[in-house]
Amino acid sequence: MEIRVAIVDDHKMLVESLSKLINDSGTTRITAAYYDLQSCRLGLSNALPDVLLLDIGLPDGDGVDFCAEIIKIYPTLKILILTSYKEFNIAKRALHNGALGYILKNSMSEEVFAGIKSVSKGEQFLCEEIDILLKNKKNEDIVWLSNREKEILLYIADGYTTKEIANLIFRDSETVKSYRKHLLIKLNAKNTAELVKKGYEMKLM
Amino acid sequence: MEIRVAIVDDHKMLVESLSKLINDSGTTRITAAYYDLQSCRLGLSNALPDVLLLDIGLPDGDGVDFCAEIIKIYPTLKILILTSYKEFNIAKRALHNGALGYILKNSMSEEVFAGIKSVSKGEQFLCEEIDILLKNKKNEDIVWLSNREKEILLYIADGYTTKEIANLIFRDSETVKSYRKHLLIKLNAKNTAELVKKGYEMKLM
DNA sequence: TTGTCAATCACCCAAAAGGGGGAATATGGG
DNA sequence: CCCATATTCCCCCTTTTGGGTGATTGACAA
Repeated sequence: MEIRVAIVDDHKMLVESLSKLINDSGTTRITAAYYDLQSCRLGLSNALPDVLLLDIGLPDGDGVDFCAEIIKIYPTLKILILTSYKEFNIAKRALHNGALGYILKNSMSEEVFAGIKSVSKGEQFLCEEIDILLKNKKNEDIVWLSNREKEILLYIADGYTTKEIANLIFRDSETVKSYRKHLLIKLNAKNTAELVKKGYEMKLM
Repeated sequence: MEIRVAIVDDHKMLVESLSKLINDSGTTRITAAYYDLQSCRLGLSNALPDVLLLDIGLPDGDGVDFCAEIIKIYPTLKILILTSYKEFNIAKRALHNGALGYILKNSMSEEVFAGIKSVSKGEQFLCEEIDILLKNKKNEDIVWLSNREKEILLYIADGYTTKEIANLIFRDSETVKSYRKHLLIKLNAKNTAELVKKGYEMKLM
């Protein structure tokens, strides 16, 4: 039986050309294409595919968070991440949030076919690079930030000082100071500069 | 006469599918596909296409710098940037460095066909979003960093302090301090945190 | 109930960054 | 040769950050 696949990616160019490639295969069919998360939410409520090909850096949200959101509503949906993010913390969080597969965009298209087939049967599928990455860092913990921590990290990256952030969130400077310390420890950063870098890399803001 | 196009992009998936799409068009033909800059350098010296479809974030270098490098060797080559970077400073630098067109990956594939046709005739081609961006910020200056400035910015983002950087580059702390001040002014950042953020956004490191 | 953890606030002191000046040398293009 | 710019170094002083070591509340889960 034909596998029904929906794709969410803001790179219309890739969606177009990859859809064509997949549809020509016979065993698999692209039943829907979305360029953002909101239209995907609406689309899924109308027709649920077997597999969701999901990008991470979408214009209106984060694919990693979207995994957790959507798997709660559709627990049988198989999510296959298709992205160019190759950071441990991103891949690990995506899988933890309910994704069943993870493929990098620098893979060949055969990988996508193999991935779709695997996850549709309920089997995990990782492209080689990610598989190696996860094995090498299997003892590394996932970094999770609370909403408050994310909020403060964003303000820091925007150049606000401790005092300014305290005013913005109506809290004491000591509170913000405390958050900064925790952020440095959590992201294993030596100082604010590295904190911002790692925040970017881990896509935590 | 058929337009010969080479493509450089580390997203093999896109290269594969887009090549197929372009080759099916008839008027245009993909004569070569590269996944990194080094193989592109070698390939171009063997056979020069009319148009080079060039990504910016390549594994072994920066497409923006590559423009300047390659246009010196092949002044007649028409470079058409195909990327997802939508920052003013990146697009502006690419065009300044010799690119003749700039298309975002969230454009439809028709845009690529139109772009290839335009630049092959020597006409500039910008996708709508970039065209609007450049018009809105036409009075904004391009930010250029010297090699030393880039080097120091990288060290800053890696969490090194002024003193540590001074030791690493065998210079006085005062020298590094001076560079930090200049970097803050050039990137219009309030402090180090914002400096790192803007460095990332502008892809200056 | 107990324990964990997010979130809040506190004090002390050292280190680093930021902001204002200024200046010398070299280098490369017009 | 001149000018702009990159690169280097100097002094002053204020603000911000970083490191240590706490405490209290409330929520949620085992």
